[in-house]
Amino acid sequence: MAEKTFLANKLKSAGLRMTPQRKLILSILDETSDHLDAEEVYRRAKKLNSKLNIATVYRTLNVLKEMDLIEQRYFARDHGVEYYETVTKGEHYHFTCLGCRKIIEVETPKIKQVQAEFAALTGAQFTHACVCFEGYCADCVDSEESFTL
Amino acid sequence: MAEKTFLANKLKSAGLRMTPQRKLILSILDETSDHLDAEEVYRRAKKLNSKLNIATVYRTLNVLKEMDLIEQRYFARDHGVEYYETVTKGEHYHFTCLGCRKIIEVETPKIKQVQAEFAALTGAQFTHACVCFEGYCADCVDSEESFTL
DNA sequence: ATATTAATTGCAATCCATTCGCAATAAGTG
DNA sequence: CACTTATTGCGAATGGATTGCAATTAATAT
Repeated sequence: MAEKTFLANKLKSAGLRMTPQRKLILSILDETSDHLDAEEVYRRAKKLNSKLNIATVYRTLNVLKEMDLIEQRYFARDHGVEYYETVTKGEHYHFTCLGCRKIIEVETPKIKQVQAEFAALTGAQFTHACVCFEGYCADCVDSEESFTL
Repeated sequence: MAEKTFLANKLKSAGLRMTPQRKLILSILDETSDHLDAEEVYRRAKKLNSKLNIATVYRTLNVLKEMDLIEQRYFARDHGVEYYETVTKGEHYHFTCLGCRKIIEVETPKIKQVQAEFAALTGAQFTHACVCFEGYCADCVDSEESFTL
């Protein structure tokens, strides 16, 4: 209920309305540790609201993103699809295994350091960094032999 | 001529053929320091070969990418468009100014360090990193007042 | 040089994630 | 409860990138 009120208040102060769809979609992202794309959010949400439309999912994801409740991410080199996760996690980046498609979270302060150094050097101000790594996880390095070196 | 032979040889050893289109498209990327998307490569190439088709540009960019002659990049948070640059430059990343759309190149060893540390820690093997920064350059920070903090 | 054959091109159609227009619906105010 | 306007559902549209296919052309063998 605290959370519901939080979302409702955030929406209200932006002149937006609380709707079952918005509540549902945020709760799905809040309660998973998976990394979901819009299609998967839609799939999961539709189980609980069969009338839900994919356009609403996209619109809601954009609203939640603008309100800084979720983060949009890209995984892997092919950026054809956007993924979403809640902002409650700390700073982290993603490594996608090309073998098993597993996503491993990478924690490091170095990205922020790069930003700080570059900002100090040039006077620029950072608003966002997109970082994603690609390769083969230990398991797949062991089992697979052929990939680009 | 040395370069032409280099491309021809690379193509040949992959079972591919040297064509005027491929030579043209690589030369455009080789001779510019701009960051071009497929559309812009097409625009520039079409001036020299008016029959050229955009599909050929996309196919050629993919060929050149697979042969590690060019790198595909994304700039800024909105990854709707892919950009290309030759691999002849050293390791660097990109900062996109949301004010003036200028792209500033960022040189730092820290990204490679993150990869090395994570590889040592987990046994994973990296094949690619996608890193792009977004914000406001010094000029735009000075002149603009309103942006997300 | 010429013939051969498989890669490549140009063109149009297609894909697919995401967005948009719009009429119907529903949230929040008074 | 009524009213206003944000929001939804639906289908159509968008736009960058890809693909199928017949015509063309590069590279090889003759």
